[in-house]
Amino acid sequence: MKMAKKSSEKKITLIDVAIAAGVSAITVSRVINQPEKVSEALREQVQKAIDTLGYIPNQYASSLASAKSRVIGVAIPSLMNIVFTDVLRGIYEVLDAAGYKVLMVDTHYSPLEEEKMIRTLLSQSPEAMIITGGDQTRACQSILQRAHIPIVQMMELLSQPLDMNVGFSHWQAGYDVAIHLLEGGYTRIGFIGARMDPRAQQRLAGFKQALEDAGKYSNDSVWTTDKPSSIGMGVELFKELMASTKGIDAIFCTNDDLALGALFESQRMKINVPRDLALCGFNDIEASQYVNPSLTSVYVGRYDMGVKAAEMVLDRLNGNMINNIADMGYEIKKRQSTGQI
Amino acid sequence: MKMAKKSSEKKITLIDVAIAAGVSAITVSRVINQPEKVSEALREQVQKAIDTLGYIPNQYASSLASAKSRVIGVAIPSLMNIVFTDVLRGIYEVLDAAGYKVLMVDTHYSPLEEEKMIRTLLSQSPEAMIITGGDQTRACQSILQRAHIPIVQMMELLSQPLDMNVGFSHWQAGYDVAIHLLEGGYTRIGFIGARMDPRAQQRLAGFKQALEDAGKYSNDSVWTTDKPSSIGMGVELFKELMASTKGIDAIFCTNDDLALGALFESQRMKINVPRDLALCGFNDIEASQYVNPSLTSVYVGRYDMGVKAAEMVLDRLNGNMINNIADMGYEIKKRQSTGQI
DNA sequence: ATGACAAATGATAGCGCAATCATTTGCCTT
DNA sequence: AAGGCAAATGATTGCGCTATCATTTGTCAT
Repeated sequence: MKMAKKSSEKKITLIDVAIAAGVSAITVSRVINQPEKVSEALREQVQKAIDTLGYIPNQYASSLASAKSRVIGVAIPSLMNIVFTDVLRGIYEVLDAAGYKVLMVDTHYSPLEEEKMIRTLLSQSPEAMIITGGDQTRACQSILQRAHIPIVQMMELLSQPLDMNVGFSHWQAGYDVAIHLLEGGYTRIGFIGARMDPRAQQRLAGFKQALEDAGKYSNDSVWTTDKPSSIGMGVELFKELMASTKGIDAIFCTNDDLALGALFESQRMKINVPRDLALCGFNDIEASQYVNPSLTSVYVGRYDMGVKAAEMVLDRLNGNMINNIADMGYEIKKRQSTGQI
Repeated sequence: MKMAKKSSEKKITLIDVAIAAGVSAITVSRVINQPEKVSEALREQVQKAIDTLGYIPNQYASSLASAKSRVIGVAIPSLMNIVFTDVLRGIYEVLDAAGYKVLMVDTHYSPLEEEKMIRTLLSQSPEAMIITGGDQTRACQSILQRAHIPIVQMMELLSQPLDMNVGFSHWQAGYDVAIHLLEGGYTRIGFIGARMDPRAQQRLAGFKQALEDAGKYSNDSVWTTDKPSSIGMGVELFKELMASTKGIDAIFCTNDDLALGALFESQRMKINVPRDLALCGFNDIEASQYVNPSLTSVYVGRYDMGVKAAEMVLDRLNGNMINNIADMGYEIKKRQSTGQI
């Protein structure tokens, strides 16, 4: 690392500033971190040196010396899914405002990849972690607990959270959707799902239970794939389901992308929604409210969930007493696609 | 920081591992960073100690000592806009695969906030930076250049990039859209735009130029707002434009959200698209292709742009010679909403 | 078996900063 | 004016790791 660099290339350190300002290094440090502890005259003098030299503190040295990183690690399954980017936004806004940096990783829906990524995150000495769901590997849960930092598991309610938990019951939401459709008089109710992550599977399980309770469940009306969800995939799954199973009069789609695909394709196939077919999505993305016919969906406070997760983290870091569990709930937005209004 | 912690709480360091494995600290370091330099026997012995102790390296100490951070800073204007999350995904995938961490900040479309955030990023000693557009403050450009790291400005083509640049000409895209509409025989062509960032303004400028060249520009057919773009905002702007200006027979929307809002609202108003009104969006999100009628839009390789930006960074870091400028182009996807097919 | 060289391992120092404790300065009281 | 105390400033040390150079061990040709 010993290179004779041009002076313009040499990194400016605290010491350089201290010399330029004619003070000790620690005083410069104080101007940056605890300005109230430095007299105004000196503070200005030092600040001027900082500005003229273009000094930027080295966060690594600072974190190493202070054992504080101001970093929060966030692990989400995918950046492709608006659900998680909305949650991420909520997390980011709160933590950014509180002066924390967010280090985000994408686990690609894989617990093994998640473990690897969480190791990477932990090597950044985060002061807390926000992760998705509860299907971490044993090893991953173990290293998380040994980190002795606040941990929030979000997106779903867990029976045994590692620490804190914010989410809602996907099972119950699936159950309630089935009830809504049954109450609408629909009897041959299908299901299409893509990227069946643990939460989508719980929605399916709740949905199935409700139909079984009503004696209306049929195995051949459930079409799922592990491939990513998209509008195009909704078109595909919809066509497959309709071609293979006759008499379907309602479909619960694991999310709004699929539902929009199904809706657009049914329009092309001249199937009238909701007269001939009811459609219900999940997540309530903005388009669902505006599309014609408007699409029944399950509203989930994604942004709010991110905010809540971040707030729980901050409360814990600030030593406030809080509930470790937050049920964010959900709401079925009943719209035209299931015969409302 | 001197606390008598339970042994389970004490942080495991390299030294602990070295003692447990009966080797020197530097050997443990090598097992982690340059395993090929350690004999297989020792390597296994050390690895076992690492695993049983659950050792996680302290990245701050490592970065401080080695002056390497493996961090790339990314600054985007908003996490709410799918355009940027798609780009971010492209960046993330490439850099993650190459073993880099991505530190992302959201500048909220504000150069002042951007400057603050970029300072934060730089304090993490990133090995390179990927930022959006070219409207940084002077101070921000100055500290970026003094950082002496590779910098990519993305999303648009700049006349004077700080370093590397990947994007496309928004002006030309706007111009081409206007030409497409003119060629379709539309004569009273309106424009609605939300969140008029520098790129949207360039699209408007190009659009305006084409209409002026054709003698068809009219000031009162342009409706914009600084508020964020959304489908709902598309509905609003569309209603305002249609109510205030009679005879509009085509509308260019700065993005697909607005265009979808306009489309959905025109359906509700029984305005036939494209017979009575042509609509053209921008960005070509997935819904545009599937909605009925399908929506003409301008395809932009968002993910690819992120990939390209990341690749340029990696090439530079690896010392490869590359072009500093990459024009990603765009493509007008002509669909039903402008009378195609 | 010996020397020459490469491979493997270790000892030392320092990265840039903040915690800690020591010292100085300023200000007020009497 | 002297003493006392708080505020302001400084000197020292170490955070956990890796660069660098030194030393040891292993390998091969002769």
